[in-house]
Amino acid sequence: MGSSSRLWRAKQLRCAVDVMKMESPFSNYISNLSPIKPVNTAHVAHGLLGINSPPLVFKSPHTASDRQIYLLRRFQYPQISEAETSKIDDGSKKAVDGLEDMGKSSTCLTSNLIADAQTTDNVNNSEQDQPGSSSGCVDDYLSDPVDADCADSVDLVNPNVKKSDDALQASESHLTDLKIVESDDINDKGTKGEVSQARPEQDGEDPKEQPTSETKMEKIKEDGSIAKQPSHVCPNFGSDLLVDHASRHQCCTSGAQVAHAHEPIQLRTSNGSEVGQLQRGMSRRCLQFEQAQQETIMDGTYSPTTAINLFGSISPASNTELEILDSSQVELTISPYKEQTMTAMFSANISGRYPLAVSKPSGIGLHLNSIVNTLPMGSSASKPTMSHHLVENKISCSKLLNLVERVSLTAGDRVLQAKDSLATSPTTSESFHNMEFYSNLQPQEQVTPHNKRRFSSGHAGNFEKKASSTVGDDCKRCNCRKTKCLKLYCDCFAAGIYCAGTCACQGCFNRPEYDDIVLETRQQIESRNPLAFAPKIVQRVTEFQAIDAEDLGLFTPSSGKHKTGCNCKRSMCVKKYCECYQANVGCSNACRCEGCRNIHGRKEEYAMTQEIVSKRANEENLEGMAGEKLKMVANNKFLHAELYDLRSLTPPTPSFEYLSHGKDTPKSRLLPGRYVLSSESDFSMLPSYAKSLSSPSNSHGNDMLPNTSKTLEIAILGQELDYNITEITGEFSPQFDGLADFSDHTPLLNPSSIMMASSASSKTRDKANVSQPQVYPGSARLSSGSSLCWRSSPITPMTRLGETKNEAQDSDCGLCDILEDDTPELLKDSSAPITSVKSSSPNKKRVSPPQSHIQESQSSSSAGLKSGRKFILKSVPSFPPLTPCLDSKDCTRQKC
DNA sequence: GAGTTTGAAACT
DNA sequence: CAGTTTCAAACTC
Repeated sequence: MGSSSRLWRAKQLRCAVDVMKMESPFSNYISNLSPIKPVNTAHVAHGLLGINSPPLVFKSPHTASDRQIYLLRRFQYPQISEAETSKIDDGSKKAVDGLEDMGKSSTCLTSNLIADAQTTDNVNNSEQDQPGSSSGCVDDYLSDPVDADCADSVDLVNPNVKKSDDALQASESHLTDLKIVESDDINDKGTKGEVSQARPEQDGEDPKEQPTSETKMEKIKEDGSIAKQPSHVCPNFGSDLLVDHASRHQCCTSGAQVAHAHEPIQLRTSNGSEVGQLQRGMSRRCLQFEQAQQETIMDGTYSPTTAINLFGSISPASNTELEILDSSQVELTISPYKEQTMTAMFSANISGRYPLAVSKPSGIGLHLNSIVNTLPMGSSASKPTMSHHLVENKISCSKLLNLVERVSLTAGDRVLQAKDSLATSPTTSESFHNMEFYSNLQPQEQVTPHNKRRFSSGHAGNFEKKASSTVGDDCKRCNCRKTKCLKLYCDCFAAGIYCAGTCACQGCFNRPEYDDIVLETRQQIESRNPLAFAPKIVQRVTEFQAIDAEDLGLFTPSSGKHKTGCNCKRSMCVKKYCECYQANVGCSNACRCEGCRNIHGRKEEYAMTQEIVSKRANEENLEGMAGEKLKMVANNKFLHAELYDLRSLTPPTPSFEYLSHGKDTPKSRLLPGRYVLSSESDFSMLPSYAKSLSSPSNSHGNDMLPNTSKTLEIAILGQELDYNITEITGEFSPQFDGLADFSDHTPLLNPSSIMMASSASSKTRDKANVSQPQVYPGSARLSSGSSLCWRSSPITPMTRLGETKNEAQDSDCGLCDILEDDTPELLKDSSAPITSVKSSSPNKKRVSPPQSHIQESQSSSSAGLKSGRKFILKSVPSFPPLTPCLDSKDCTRQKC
């Protein structure tokens, strides 16, 4: 933020520019691309802005391998591109509305970027010239970049350049991969009919789309022959994988920009050719995304710098910069779509700070709202991963998305992001792990049958369906007949995913061609119920556990909870009709079910557990600590209640969350006692979520467990956590300064991230499977929660967050299920470093909330943060560790 | 695969 | 906010 940071950025930019100039390939490409650049820049700018494209949220899983990837990538990009596009397109994009706030922060960037882009347009290599201006813009966003190598820094010069650079890096490292992907995409697109098929129908069906697309096209044209360029470029991309990365990026970016509207536009332009163009666009996007993903992935392996670059290059060195970024990110987070960007941004930031953290933008955001919470049983857990994987595998992201969505609406995107994040997650190794993990999960997902709906909406469930359906590509998704897939009845829509060819829906409007409609509808739904797309499942952690976990390193099991509860009357909560059951979470007080027999936890049990916990907390408090701490502890109930509220509050949707932040903050702050708890809660939240309920049989035990003191339900929302953290830091420990920073970053943290973490866990016991990275739409939010998540262990998104060390293991399965995916990326990023730190709990229990991660990360070592936590913990009476957690943890570990 | 059941989503 | 209707998934046969 400070001038120094800017100066530094400027220097870096200059260096980068110089490098660019020096580097013939890049410069050449750039110069070649120059025409395109403008567009790209614009897109890039958007992406950088983080504003992102709302549309991203919906991606058709079906589009499947191609599209999914594309979409996923797109999400990442979209964040940027969308922002630009939104600006460019104006109101065309809904995201803008949500993003308005974000837009403020991003605006500067965008404007700057745009300016840069323009300049670039004028001057092919003008990038160099622009450095100054760009630097200015970039600085805002890209403070980070500094860290990046000079070459990387070049990216900073132009957002476009950055992207390109990232792409370059990624491509360099993974050129082959990219090529392959591109080729695949192309082939798929070319051969595939899903998109084309759907389109024709859609075209006929929806008049709206055309107009919108047309408008978009016009807008684009106005901007400058962008449309043309993209097409040119794209083709090149498609055919020429070898094309410079930069060019690719640009193309991609341009394509991505267009993407929102683009695809539709192209289609409209000319059916046959349009489709191809769209496909190209998709491919482009895919490429971009892929690149991004690769980059993200690579980031870990290759260099943090790339990640940094992607994000706008966050320099670890400059905290101030990071902060800025965070703020920007926060803004970005507002829009669900932006989540991806946000996550990316965040991750970047984190990565910047922490070498380990991978920047990656997660493409998939887990909107999820849906995220998956759960993952339940078996399959569900894997969903999140699926999203990523799915994309690749064709498995529909829907489930993941759904889960994510519910968590964060833009699940689709988020999911993708989550994947990305997962992939990228903290360390390269992690990223790889994630990759593997995903790959592993994919199969699982495929295996997983369907849990569809409920969950999906809820999170995992949807994914499961999709995934299951997709299995093999066959993911069945929705079968909507009357709703046109524009209502929450539609799992795909609910998950923020586009319907794919696998869907049996009739008159489907939930397709890329109808982005406008989809977004509009989405907005309408959200206007009625902001949390409509939020993840339905929230983690709940036992205070006791949390506390212990921190102190002891133990982990308490956390459980997922259905935010609104079920209303089962005949299914006894033992069938998938029950969303709780479907999500592999136990019923809670929020449920109005009759004759509950939920194997994951009965409603009655839940209540009892809470009581017990609260009692214990009180007792311990009395015994142990005095003064405020005691009070705080005593307030465990408070905490619970609050947390609960928070949870409820936490919106899945990014935008939502973001909004909620403001709302939440007060609440979180409300609890003084919370702080202590909150800190714990934060930790616990992430981890706990994962599991508590997750284990079916155990879940009960977990909740009920003697250990379980209180089950704090943690809202997935990272915000809450963040706030809590911040407060804590402020009050309790100076050490928390880091936390404070973190808190600043917190916005990044997403509940989703938490979700992610949690998701991982459940399976072991349950059937679940495991690791499902849940992607939540919210992930994009990057709220503190996400940050936490980052810290969390990479393995499972969910676990990562909370688990990182102990947590991951502990709650994992359950948590994983519950958790959302999106955040995972971010979390991963952040978490990676942290995670290493966190592995504190021997038992695996842990749960340290994200905070710990944060602390660690900040302090680089756990010391600072830990101390902070310890502080809190001390204040709070330590509760006996919950054994159940251990089991779960173990399970999770194994699974993980 | 058709029909029924179920509970969430949507509507009033 | 409560009650009713609509909807699509889950389930059964």
